[in-house]
Amino acid sequence: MPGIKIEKEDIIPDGQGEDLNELMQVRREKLAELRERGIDPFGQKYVRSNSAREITAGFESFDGREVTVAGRIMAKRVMGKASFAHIQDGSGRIQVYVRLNDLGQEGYDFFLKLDIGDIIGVRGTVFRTRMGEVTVSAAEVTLLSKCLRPLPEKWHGLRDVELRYRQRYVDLIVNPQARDTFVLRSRIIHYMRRFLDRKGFLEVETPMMHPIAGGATARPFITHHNALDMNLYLRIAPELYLKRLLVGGFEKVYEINRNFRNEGISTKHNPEFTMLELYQAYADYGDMMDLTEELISSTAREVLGSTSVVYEGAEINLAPPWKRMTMLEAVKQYTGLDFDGLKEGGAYREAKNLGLEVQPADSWGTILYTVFEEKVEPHLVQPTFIMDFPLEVSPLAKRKKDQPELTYRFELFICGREMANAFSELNDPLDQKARFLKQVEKRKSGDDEAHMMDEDYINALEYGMPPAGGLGIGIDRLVMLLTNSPSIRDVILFPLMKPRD
RNA sequence: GAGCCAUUAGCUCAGUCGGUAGAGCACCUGACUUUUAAUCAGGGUGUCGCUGGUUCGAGUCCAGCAUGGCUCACCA
Repeated sequence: MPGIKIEKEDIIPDGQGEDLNELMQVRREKLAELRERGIDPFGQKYVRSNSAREITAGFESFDGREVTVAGRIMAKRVMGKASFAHIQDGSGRIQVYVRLNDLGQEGYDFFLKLDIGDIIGVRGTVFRTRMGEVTVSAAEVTLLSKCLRPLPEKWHGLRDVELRYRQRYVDLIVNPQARDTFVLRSRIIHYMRRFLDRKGFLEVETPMMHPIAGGATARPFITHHNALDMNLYLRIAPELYLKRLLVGGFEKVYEINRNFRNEGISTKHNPEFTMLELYQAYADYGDMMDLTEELISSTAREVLGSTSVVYEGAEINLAPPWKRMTMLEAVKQYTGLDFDGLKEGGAYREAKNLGLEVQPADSWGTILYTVFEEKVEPHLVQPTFIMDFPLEVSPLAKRKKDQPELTYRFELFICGREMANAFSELNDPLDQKARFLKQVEKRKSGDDEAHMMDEDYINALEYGMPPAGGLGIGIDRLVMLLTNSPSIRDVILFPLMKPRD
């Protein structure tokens, strides 16, 4: 770190002044002993000829050849004057064989002092043991980084979920499954980018700090800019900025980035989460359905090799085409209620009969949405598009031509969970302004999740935004589905945790 | 925000009716030159989450607090 001078007395080589358990104390003593013998316990660059996986997978071409490998000691088996160890690198594990005869007394003693968890470099010859395991017979062992803390148990790994989240680095060392999940997450996002790039979408970055929090129904985080002495909101959605880009003439844009919502934490909610949002000019929500189907099914095929996934015991078939039904049809199918013929009072009575908490003042659309959420959503296990959401809950979506109380909006449900949200974008600035005003009314009456007025966004629409389809996909939830992870915290490397103490 | 559950050695976990704190891995000492959850012999390393209370005596019973998990609420 520049600007920070390290004084000699800042270095505590033997754990003085620290409350160390016996295991850590022993390792500090070994550290001090190494330094006394002139060995740097935290070494320099080490040139590796190969990864563990390259050698184990391609043994035939490595047999008898000298290689250099590096990794963390995960197991150590000492049998007197010869020893075995397993080291783990980014590709996997490989066994190392160490003999007194090869290393000499000093070198072999040095190896015996190494601990599980230490990171070492090994130069040696590849061979196969009597038991058939591809192994590097060491000619030289170099300590690259001393491990001062004992690793969790080799057989069970780290099970305590709290520790797994708080100390993800340990989780990643000892639980291969955790590692696999995050590799898969990376490949999923990488593939989605390639998919969209190939279709001519332009990846863009829009602000994370907003003077007005817009584009979603949610409570924002508030932060402060000192020099400008102004409060800013962390973004709850990039939507309004991305649509400004459509006004500006970009025709296909997307952003994969974080949103921040100041709400409860659960297995399905982290305060910061990753969304894909994309917008396509001259398209509509029908195009977005086709795109969603193609994107998610091809992602599964690409990273899992199959469009069939098992999530929490349920087999989910992601092969297109997916079921498409309107919200009115879905409510009718699962409750027998035909909202199409109901007025506000009738809708209220029927919802009450279903045992739902609704208010007499609630509008027809709000009640329809409530009935859908409560009575239909949990049944939507296989991928299902639910189309035509009520106007009141869709302030940024275009009205349906023939049913102005509904919008050209759909959500995708898988395993009873919302996976995607899309609509034909509202591009009428006057209608948009009226909808914002309605939201502002709701805000005034105490709904702090209602949208704020964004005058500049109206200004942009007044220049003319092409008709467009827009789509949002919750990446964390998609990764949960594709990795069979029960909690969103299993797919976020460092989920938010309360500090201890 | 509410309810239920959990918290014991570095890790994974037992702990009976309230009566001196246990195991496996890891670690330490010794034996062992192709082992692989290496094996064999010996060694227990602890603020039983924290703070109080009940009791002759609390890991165990009670209350409060902290952190986490699950369910619900809010939400995506």
